Amino acid sequence: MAAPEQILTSLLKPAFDRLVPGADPMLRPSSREGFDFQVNGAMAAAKKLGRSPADVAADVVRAEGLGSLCSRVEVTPQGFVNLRLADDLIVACLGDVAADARLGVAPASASLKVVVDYSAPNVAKEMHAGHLRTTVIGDCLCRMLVFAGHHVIRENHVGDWGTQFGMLIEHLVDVGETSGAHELSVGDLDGFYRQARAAFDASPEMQERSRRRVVALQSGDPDTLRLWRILVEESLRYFDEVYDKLGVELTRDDVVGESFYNPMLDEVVAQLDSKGLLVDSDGAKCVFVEGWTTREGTPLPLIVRKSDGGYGYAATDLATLWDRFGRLGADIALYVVGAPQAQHLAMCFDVALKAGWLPSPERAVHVSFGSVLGPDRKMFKTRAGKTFKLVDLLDEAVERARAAVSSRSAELDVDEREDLARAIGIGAVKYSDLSTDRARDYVFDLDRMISFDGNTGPYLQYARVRCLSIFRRAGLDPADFVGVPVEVGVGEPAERALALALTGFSSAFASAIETWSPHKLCAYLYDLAVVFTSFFEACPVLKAPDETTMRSRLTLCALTAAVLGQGLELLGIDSPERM
RNA sequence: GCCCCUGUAGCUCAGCUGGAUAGAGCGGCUGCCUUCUAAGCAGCGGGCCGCAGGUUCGAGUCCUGCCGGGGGCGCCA
Repeated sequence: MAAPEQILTSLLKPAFDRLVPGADPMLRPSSREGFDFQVNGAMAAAKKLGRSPADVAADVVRAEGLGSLCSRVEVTPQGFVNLRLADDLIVACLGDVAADARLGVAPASASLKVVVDYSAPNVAKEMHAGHLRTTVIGDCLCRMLVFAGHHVIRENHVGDWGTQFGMLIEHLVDVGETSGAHELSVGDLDGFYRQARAAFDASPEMQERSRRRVVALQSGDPDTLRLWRILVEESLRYFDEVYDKLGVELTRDDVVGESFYNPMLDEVVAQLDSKGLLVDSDGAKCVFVEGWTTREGTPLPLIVRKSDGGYGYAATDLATLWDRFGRLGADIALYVVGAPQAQHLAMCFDVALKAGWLPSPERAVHVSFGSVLGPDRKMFKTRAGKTFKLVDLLDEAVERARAAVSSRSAELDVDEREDLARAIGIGAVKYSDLSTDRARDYVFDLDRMISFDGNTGPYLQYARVRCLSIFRRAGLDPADFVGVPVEVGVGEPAERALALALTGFSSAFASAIETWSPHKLCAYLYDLAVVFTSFFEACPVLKAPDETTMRSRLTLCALTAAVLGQGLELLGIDSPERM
């Protein structure tokens, strides 16, 4: 059996079709007292038929079987239809959720190959708050896609190639390989980069060496490649530490850096040329795509090969499309990249479409996100104008969580408190990022996210912990209450509300993945947690009036814990057992 | 100048692709721990949905024009 709203829609659809073929019943959740859903389609249908909305609504309501699914059906004079689900229906739907290891989420009808490009830090450059968004959102999307049954290929498009490596390698030579490598391995990437930049800017001799070094790198000089690998290796080792701290699933195997595409660029450009897309303009090889203009109103080129013969990032990004849809055979490619790159990516997608690499426009998706702002709503920078190191922000979050844990959970032993502080601190940071619409700019405010009140990660973690503590108290295992068919009592309003909320997991998941919007999953989980805590206050479980009620409520708790646990897992947030 | 994103309570945000009296959290005020974790719950107050037109039975949501914020616009990635 499906979720209640699907059952209702499939029942109402034929009734609407009989009146106006193809009409949408427009079933929506209702916020009206005593009702669960409302049907809004009668007004539009009435307009088409030239009849009164209330009349049409009354017609629709006669649909076969509606009476047995709903305990209350109300038609208003304006033509709204209000529905209250029959308790039996909720119980039956919840029974299906309980009996399903996937908690009602059906696997996707077709398993797709999805390439997800996210995180993409730069070698020898610090990760900052902006990397947090792409990394956390990308990780969450991957988890959701895997859960939906798709084949996910994670690609960490690390910036490991380009002209700046001449400068970086020469700086490595200057400071000595050992100490330079050490500096990078302990995570002082910014320090290394700034020194290199300063030395480069100050010395024409260094600039000349760097230029020669770039040529050596590109021509595959063995010693230069060896030095380059040191930079890359030490940086990747550092990124692994950050990913580990952050609890994201990226590994070394997922690194597909810019250097990986370097050998393909000649071929990519040759193909564009053979398709007649390439135009020479001021010595640069360009593709002009309709609809894009410059400041002056002249056609805007996508420069794939610069006038000095070097490749720009457009070439590399085109190569990713060529590779992902060609060699990898991707069905969909996601680019989890900041909003400022929207135009650049749109142009690359257009070119890939024209070149025939991208089969259709909707297969390449820019999962864009807003900038990270400080609490003052300005770009998130220190007073001195420097970006914050991501690790420092994470450490600060864990530190604050640690302080809260030691004052509130003093009874736990030291190791568990440390794990808890990490779960809460990191979870708080990730949740605050995931829970707002990714399109908007995002205010990074540690005070708010660590306050643990309202729509926060710790609130969800705490709600689940409260479920589990009931089982611990009773010496029971919540696992014994899920995956088995049950019949739950929904006589109390709080029981009924919780049961209904639990049946909504699958549709929340579906809408989140459909729009690549983790915040929709967050909103559902928060609502579920709120409904649960109300239930928790109103309905004693272990001291329930009778054995049947107790078992029923234990099932509701077990399912809540399971859904919250699964939801947090999808978000990439740890679920502690105790707090 | 053109293009993209954005504007909802004092603050941070939802608003399910056009539905009824726009919802949460924080902060403020009032209650609730001898009963499964009070990192909680119940309640009160708080709004010209940036502004002005338009589309229609109906607009926070769609269209146009302004205003304010952010970003992008030929060889940086």
